[in-house]
Amino acid sequence: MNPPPKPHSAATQLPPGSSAAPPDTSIDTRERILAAGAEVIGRKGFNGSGLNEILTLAGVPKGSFYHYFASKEEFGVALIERARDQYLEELKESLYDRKRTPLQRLRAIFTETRNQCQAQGPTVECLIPKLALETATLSEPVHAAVRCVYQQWSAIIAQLIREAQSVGEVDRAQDADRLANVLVMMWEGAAIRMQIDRSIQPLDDFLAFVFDGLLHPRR
Amino acid sequence: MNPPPKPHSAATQLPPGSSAAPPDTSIDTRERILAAGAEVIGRKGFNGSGLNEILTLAGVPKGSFYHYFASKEEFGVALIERARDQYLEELKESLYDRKRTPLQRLRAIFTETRNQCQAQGPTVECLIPKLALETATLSEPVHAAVRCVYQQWSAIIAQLIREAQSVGEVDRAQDADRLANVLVMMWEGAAIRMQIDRSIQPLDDFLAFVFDGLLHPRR
DNA sequence: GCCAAATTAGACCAGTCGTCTAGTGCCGCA
DNA sequence: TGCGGCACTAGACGACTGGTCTAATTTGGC
Repeated sequence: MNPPPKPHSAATQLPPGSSAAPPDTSIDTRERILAAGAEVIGRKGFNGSGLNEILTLAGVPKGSFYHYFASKEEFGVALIERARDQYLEELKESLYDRKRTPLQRLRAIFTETRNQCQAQGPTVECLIPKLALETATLSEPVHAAVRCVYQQWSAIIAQLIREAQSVGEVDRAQDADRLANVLVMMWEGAAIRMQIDRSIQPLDDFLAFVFDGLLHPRR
Repeated sequence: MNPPPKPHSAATQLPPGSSAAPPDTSIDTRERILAAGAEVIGRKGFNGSGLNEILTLAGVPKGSFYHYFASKEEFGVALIERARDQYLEELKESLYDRKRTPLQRLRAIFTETRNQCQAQGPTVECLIPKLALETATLSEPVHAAVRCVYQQWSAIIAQLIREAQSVGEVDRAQDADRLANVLVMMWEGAAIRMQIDRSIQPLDDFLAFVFDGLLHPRR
């Protein structure tokens, strides 16, 4: 299975992660808007956040916004792509760590995310699930971006599961794609419950259930 | 615009003995606003929906809104409670059906919900998860109502699991409360995925995974 | 016919997204 | 050194909608 089509992203302007920290304004401004947007929209939702608040937080005048983004909707798409890229970047190390077995890697990426949620306190952002639900019937472009992210995410998990199966860590009778979908579903549900209960307990429940029971190497 | 058809309303729960006033128009107006609100907000989200649209759909003048609800926020709380009551009402029959074993009952309530989602088409409402995420950091009263619903829901599932354990349908080594939380999490995740993929496949994946694997009576 | 309660109409202003024009600073080119 | 064009900043402005609230109207019991 091929990775989903990569949409036009900031990569057209500069190679990712090349610059250390130049006080360059142009790229920096766009990024500042995105960072502020992720913060505010992660807290108050897409429709609940006005551009004014986002731009005030970013310290960027309104005129600049529409230089970098055609509309608030397109801004939402950019937000999702940014969140996906950041997340994958964070997990890259664990994902391709050849010193660990596939199942260990699978466990690592969930555990790392859990630890990050804990570090960030009880009001984590969870930007993507939030935008997913809010724009599912509201904005087709944002919805498409969200769907793309989830397919990619499921594919990554499925691949790990297949590797784990090939080394005998996971029962080969399980359908890897369906199992991956179930894991993603469960994880998203846990993330929601974390928001509702304002506790990382659901994430711990997920980890314990999956890695100490469901996929436990010794059966 | 023609007036919206009257929602197929079974007798809504009525505060017992509050007044002898016949519940003709007054309750009906309130209910009409709630029904329209569930429809619109389920589609476009809480912040994405204006009172104007809701009230136009309900055929109720704007001024009346604040006679029945103190604020939009309180309206949100009422919406959640209504959704919960409706849902529990629908499931009541299966929940307490003594002709079925506990595990069969557990399966029935999820299957029924799945069938209803299928009947309602690909854009089901999913009001509660939507409001849950949108208001988690926005409105404390709504958030509290949401949390209450989830706790109740988890407790119901846990009780069913305990009954299933007591008749040997489910492994007694499993902690019923944690298993219940995991099921709820998974179900919510499946509901989200249903919205994203616009398909009930995730619900079917859930059902197959849980009832043909995880909890399958024959091990 | 009258009064109080139930209900409605519509004004209200803060805030929405998006537009627009004027202004700034920086670049290559002469 | 000066010039012209371009990328970007700056923020006022407009058309509109948001939720809220007060004042007016209807309603119904006496």
